[in-house]
Amino acid sequence: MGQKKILNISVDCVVFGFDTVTKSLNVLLIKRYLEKNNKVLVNDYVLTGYHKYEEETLDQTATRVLEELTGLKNQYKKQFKAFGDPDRLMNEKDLIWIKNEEFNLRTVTIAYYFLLKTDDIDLNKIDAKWFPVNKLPDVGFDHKKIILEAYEDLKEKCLSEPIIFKLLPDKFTINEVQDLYQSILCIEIDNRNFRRKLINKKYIIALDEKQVGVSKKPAQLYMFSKDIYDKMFQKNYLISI
Amino acid sequence: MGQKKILNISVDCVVFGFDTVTKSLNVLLIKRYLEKNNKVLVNDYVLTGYHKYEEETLDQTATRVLEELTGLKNQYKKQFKAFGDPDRLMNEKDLIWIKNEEFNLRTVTIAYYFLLKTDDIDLNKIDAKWFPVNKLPDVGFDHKKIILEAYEDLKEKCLSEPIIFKLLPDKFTINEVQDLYQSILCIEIDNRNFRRKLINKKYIIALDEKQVGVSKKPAQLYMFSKDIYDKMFQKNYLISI
DNA sequence: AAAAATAAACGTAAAAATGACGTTTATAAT
DNA sequence: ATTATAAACGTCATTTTTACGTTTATTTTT
Repeated sequence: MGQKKILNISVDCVVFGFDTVTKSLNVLLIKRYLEKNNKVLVNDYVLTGYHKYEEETLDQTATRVLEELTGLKNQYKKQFKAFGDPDRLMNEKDLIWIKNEEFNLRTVTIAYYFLLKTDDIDLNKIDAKWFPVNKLPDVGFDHKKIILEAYEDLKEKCLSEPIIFKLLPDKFTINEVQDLYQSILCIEIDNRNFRRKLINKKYIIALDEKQVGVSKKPAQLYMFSKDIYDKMFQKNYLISI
Repeated sequence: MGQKKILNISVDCVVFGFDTVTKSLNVLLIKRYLEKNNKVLVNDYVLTGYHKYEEETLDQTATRVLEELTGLKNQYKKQFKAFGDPDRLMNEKDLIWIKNEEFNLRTVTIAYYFLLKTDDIDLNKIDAKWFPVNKLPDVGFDHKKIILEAYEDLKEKCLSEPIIFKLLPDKFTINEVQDLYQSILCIEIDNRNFRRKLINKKYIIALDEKQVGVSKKPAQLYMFSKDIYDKMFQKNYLISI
């Protein structure tokens, strides 16, 4: 491409997806492997990320990084924090890895998280794997910290904004929404109360469709209307300290 | 100091203070002035900020920047966003300014906001001035954007966390808290309902003191107990989408 | 074709929180 | 002693939340 990299600034991306079968909030991680003289030096997982180019905005870098990994564009993303501790890449393992790479003076990284529909990614085509956010494997660099901070931000944000629907298929059941909230927040929610609350929202729209291929009573499908939500100008300013 | 600056990373600080007299949420800005041949080239205000040193964490840079301006340490701060558009310093005025300075390749800035008590700052000692966040002067660089994004983040955050007390004196009246919420959120709140709600919180503690030197019925003074608040483990997970 | 199993969906009543008001009280200034 | 004024208290209707028990629709099994 011939674009000039800014060597000590990178963007790292925490990609979240929800598995409706296992009811697990997952993170997409990339295998990192290095051996020399039959000795395994590095064998773990890391986030996807790359240097910022000089002509790019940070958002563009994040978009590019996601697209290079998954092929996906126009996904929901949020820049949530910058990480710049001088020792953030100073673990023994990471130093070995960095030595082996060309340029890796990524002193400061701007971290984003993405919310997308698991089904949109074909794992066979890419060198990455989903892991439950509550059961992460060995993670390199300071990326475990980054993942956990992304997760905290997501927990906060899903309480006040309807970003949860970015993680669900366009047509979903009430119970799927409940499962997702329960997974993210690690809480139990009463189904009858949750159901009533959600169905009463004008932007939760019942479709003329039910689940198919399910081995019990098929559930009603719903969709989220961003248009209606936006029109309602949902800033309720409830002070809940 | 002889510390190595990271040239294209800086930290900028939005310093918020609340004026209980004018009931205004204010931002601390620094005068920027440059003239050549009797012609005023730059005459506006900017945030306080500086390059990151290589051995510092981002938090340390922010703390240092605030201390250098105000002498204050241990103030509440939040890193809220990084700004890295390639053209963020490309206004004509800013280019003139940058040309006149030594190193100013601050491509990416990590922005923090601070919440502090206005009275802790002696304006006579420093070259800065308070401005109402809703009535900003001419602001240089992309700092107006940064201020407004800090303000949005503050609006959000004060709804779910008791950070508002960082802006008030240790001993405050109920009405001062109300005034502050009203200023930040630009809303009117019913005093009787607000008062009831706040007084019922166990971490809002009535003191054996009243206002002094006030020309009407002096109000009861209260304090916020962070200890009690933390013990209550106030995560109520109210889904309010 | 009937019965069983199961997840979806509905309902109700008490408790808590909120919203919208009117009234009283304590203090400083007159 | 009186007045002016901001602080502080109180009440009732409405809305929201919490905590449960019951019914219904569909698939699978018999």
